[in-house]
Amino acid sequence: MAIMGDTLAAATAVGGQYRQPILVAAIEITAREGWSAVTMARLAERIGISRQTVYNEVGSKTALAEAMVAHELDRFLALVGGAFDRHPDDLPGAVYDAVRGVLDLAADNVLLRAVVSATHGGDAELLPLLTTRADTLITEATAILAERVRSHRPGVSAEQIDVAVDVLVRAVLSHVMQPSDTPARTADRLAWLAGRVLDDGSSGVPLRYGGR
Amino acid sequence: MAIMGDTLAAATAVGGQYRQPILVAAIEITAREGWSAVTMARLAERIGISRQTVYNEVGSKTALAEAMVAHELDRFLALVGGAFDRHPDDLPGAVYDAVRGVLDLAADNVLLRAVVSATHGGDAELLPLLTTRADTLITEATAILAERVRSHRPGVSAEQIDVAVDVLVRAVLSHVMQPSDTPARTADRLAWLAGRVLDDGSSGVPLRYGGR
DNA sequence: GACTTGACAAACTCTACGATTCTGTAAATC
DNA sequence: GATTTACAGAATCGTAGAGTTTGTCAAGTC
Repeated sequence: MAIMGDTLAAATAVGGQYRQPILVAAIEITAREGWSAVTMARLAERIGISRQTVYNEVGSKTALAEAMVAHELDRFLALVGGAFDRHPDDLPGAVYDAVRGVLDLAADNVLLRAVVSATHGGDAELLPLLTTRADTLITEATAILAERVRSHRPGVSAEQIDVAVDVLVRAVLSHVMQPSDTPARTADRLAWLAGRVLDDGSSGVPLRYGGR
Repeated sequence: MAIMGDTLAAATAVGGQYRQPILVAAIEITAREGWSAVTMARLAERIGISRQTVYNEVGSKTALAEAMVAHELDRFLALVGGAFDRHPDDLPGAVYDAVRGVLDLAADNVLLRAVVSATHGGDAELLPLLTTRADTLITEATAILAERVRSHRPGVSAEQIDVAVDVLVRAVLSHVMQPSDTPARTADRLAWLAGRVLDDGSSGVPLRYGGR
């Protein structure tokens, strides 16, 4: 799986010149006034195009919702990928950056939280549409994370990595919904845990927990 | 209903003779037809008492909801306590039993899942009332678990235990909402992880993951 | 003394219905 | 290509009236 929005952007950036502005406007309105406040007419008016053009670009309102969710999910996953790119030789560092990034992003991102909320069983009242995509959030995130971790820890068994990654992903999602500390401290703790669980014996990682 | 609710009846049995039947009936109706199907008149009729007696026992419908949630939460926490009682010298074993128990219980327990769902941000459409209690689910569960783990691992730092327990609790809650495997296998993996993270160096716990 | 009965106001839910808005599609126009 | 206009069907909104339910009385019964 390629990094950043490349492959994923292919899913969102394809389309006419108005697709991106429409998505951005739709996300903005949803975040501030809720999904129900998003109407095709309003999007058209705000961007300065005709309603018909909106339909030509996004197809239907359901498709628009899907695209919005995909767009947010891309940011989410791109962030994780970026963190691992920045720390090719430092797994705890990568985990710290990834967790911190996701938590910070989620803090002021209504839509992302709605997606996570939906993943975690909630109704969210605002997007019963994202079920298709949201069902696979844990699966997708786990998959790309496991892939990245595997390259950091070639000596650790796949099963072991799967366990650690599954727990890491679910813990982060849970902290998005119910934070119990600052993003920085949560990231610190999870990074420590990842280092400890996925220690391959070669590094000099101290097993004591220590604040960053 | 595998395990009867009398385990910690002490916490809930306070009150008149009708309190328990009322709670049981309310839980039963909620599980099958939803919270809106629970009316004071219906509870009275089903038990064979007057509506006024129901009010005398539980006070109000909101109080009834609170009592129901408390009742389910007690089962939940008692299960964890029991698992640790059964394995005083085996932390992974205790974690396995606790996780397995919670996951099995949650599988056929609508109300418990509603509580967890609420904790994890969702609305659940059926109990917007449990916010008071549900907010503290993670906190409470983490607290009693940490306490238990501390007695198993006197040599491990409190901070270290807090991190492991927080992650464990959140992972379990997440698996209640979105299982990715059987309760047995999930419990197995989390027990392994707990053993690994909380290894105090004294045990001969193998660091390889192995099926149970 | 504990429980029941009947009565009651206030709040809430259910239903129905017309007005309004929105979606989605099509054709004509620039 | 994009826009405008037009339109049918669906969804939403606001309203108003009927019916339930809640929560609290006080009087009655075992």
